[in-house]
Amino acid sequence: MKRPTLEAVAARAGVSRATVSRVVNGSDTVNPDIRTAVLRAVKELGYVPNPAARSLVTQRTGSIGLVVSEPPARVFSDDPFFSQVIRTVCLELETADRQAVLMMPSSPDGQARVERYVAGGHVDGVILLSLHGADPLPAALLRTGVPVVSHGRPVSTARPPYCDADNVGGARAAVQHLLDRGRRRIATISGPPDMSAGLDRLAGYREILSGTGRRSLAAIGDFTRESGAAAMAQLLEDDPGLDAVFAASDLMATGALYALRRAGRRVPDDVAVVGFDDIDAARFTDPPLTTVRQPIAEVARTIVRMVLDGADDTTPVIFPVELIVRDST
Amino acid sequence: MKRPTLEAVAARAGVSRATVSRVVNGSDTVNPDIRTAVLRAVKELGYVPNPAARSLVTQRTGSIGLVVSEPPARVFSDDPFFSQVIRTVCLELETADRQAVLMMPSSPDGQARVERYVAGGHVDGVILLSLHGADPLPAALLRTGVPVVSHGRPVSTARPPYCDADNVGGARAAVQHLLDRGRRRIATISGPPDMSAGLDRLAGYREILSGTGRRSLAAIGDFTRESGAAAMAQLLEDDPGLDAVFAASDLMATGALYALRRAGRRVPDDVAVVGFDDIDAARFTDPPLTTVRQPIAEVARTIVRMVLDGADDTTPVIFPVELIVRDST
DNA sequence: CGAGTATCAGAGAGCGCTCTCACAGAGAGC
DNA sequence: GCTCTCTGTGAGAGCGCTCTCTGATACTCG
Repeated sequence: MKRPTLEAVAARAGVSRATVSRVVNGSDTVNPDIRTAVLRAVKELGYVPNPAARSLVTQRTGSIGLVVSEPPARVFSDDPFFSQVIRTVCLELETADRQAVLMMPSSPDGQARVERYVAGGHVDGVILLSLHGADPLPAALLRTGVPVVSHGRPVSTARPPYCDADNVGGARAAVQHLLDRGRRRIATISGPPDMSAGLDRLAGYREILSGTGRRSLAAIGDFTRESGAAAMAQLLEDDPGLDAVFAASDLMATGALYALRRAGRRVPDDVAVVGFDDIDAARFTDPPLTTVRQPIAEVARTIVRMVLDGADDTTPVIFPVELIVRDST
Repeated sequence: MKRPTLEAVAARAGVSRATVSRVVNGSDTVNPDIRTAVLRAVKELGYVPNPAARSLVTQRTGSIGLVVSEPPARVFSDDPFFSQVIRTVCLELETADRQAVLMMPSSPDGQARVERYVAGGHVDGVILLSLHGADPLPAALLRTGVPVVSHGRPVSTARPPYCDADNVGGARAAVQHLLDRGRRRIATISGPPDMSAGLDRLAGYREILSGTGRRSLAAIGDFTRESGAAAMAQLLEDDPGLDAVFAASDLMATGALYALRRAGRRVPDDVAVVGFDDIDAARFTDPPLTTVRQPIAEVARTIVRMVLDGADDTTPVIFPVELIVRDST
């Protein structure tokens, strides 16, 4: 009733353990006849290698850690952007015959767990998602010597290699588009100031506006829909005459649309709205949302490749983004 | 430069390997003085147990597989419902000091991988999400002898234990609510007919309607926003006089809202809409969505408990749901 | 025809841990 | 004072696998 071992397969095929190991691991220095005999024995016994025994000697596990660092208060992880990244990373890892171990440390205690877990050699590499500035985790993980790659430019002092979309360029394109549409008073709902996606998109916004000599008007959000709605309300209070807003994420943009509706403003007639990400929902809002599309899948795939390659090439990879014009502008 | 082993810690603390092992694993039959000495050695050397070696002998891994069975065509996994389940499962597992291994087999090949992975003893248990009727995976996994629990009633012939929300009751409540509001011609957008959440919510709808002698009018969706929009368009064509619709998921309901808007129908004046799930976005639609709230977190937590308990109690656990009335009805 | 050279299978030493079992020493009971 | 528990430690045997190294066989070439 026990699971068959290499030994059992070897006995059945009439060869040694070493040969079975060779066949199972696809070595090409095995006589074809012996190989087929071994494969038959494997099939007959339903042999599956014991991963623990294997990784005990190979020092590798075939798993990659996917760490989503999000404070407990934030429900940011409901952002479809996240699901898409996680899904793509997962699929890409499966292509490479690896598994994703999902970790969502939501407390210092959880972070310590992740650190121990990685230091313990549970995973061959780590992908960091949604890094925040003060997060001590990247530094700790880099110290373990395990390959670490960040999704998005890290803001912390520890700088793992990363891959990101062109956040600054995307924000520039969004704001320029609003200017081209003749908007004069353009506000922004920025992301959290401890995340590069927040900072960079704000920087792009400021850059374009300052080029035209206009004042900037910003309210800070945290990428959630709720914060988008609150920020929009705040902006309307600060400057009732605004006629456009650039939200640093689609989720916040949908919150802004909600707040504008409640305030009785028409979109785009009174206020034009641009988002960022191009999540699925952006096509179904009222009105459909103009937004900056980032190549989520490509970034995710690149990150997987980077971490599987050992994360030794530390030059960042930045993907271009694309403005998708719909009816909200 | 190598990682310290138990042996090294033992040498440093001046005790045997066995004693260190006892301390590390929290045995209470160790002399307090020796224990502190060992703990100091552990800290000084930065010792972290090797999980492979440990699970080689204990036959357990500390990981639970989270299998999301979704055909590649469907983007269902963008449903915030999913993210929430995955997040809660993950957090709950971390509480129990376990890790979640995320698997999204999107092809027969991927399913075979999952099967091998589980059979190989990589995980101590499996949680199945989003099971479809014809899926051969549950049966295969049950055969491995590893504890398997399904999130949602399984429709396949293989019947792992499961935990679910009261889908039938929720649908009943939704439709009854529409009747109470004086609606006469109530349609439904159902979920896929190979999933229990689809079937059961449709059953609840039919049950209430047939109780009043009314005809049912259903269009089939697949829980995506796109399918909700398409189904709504279809329903309007089939019966332009309908004055209410019950969508089997909030995501489909938002699609329906979009389709109704495009068709020039006002919600709730012309057509009332009820969803299912109570995702975050439901509060921010135009108008905010009446929906059936299911206790996503409780179900997720229960499932984790079930699988950690060995999935030996096969009686299903069903949680009650709650109708949340907003402005769409 | 014998020495040299590939080619490929087997033997065996671990990888780092847990866990059973033996055993030493302290205290209890007569 | 002696045996009898009881408590707590150490010794050592694996867990199932990989991988190096040895050795056997077949082949090439002078």
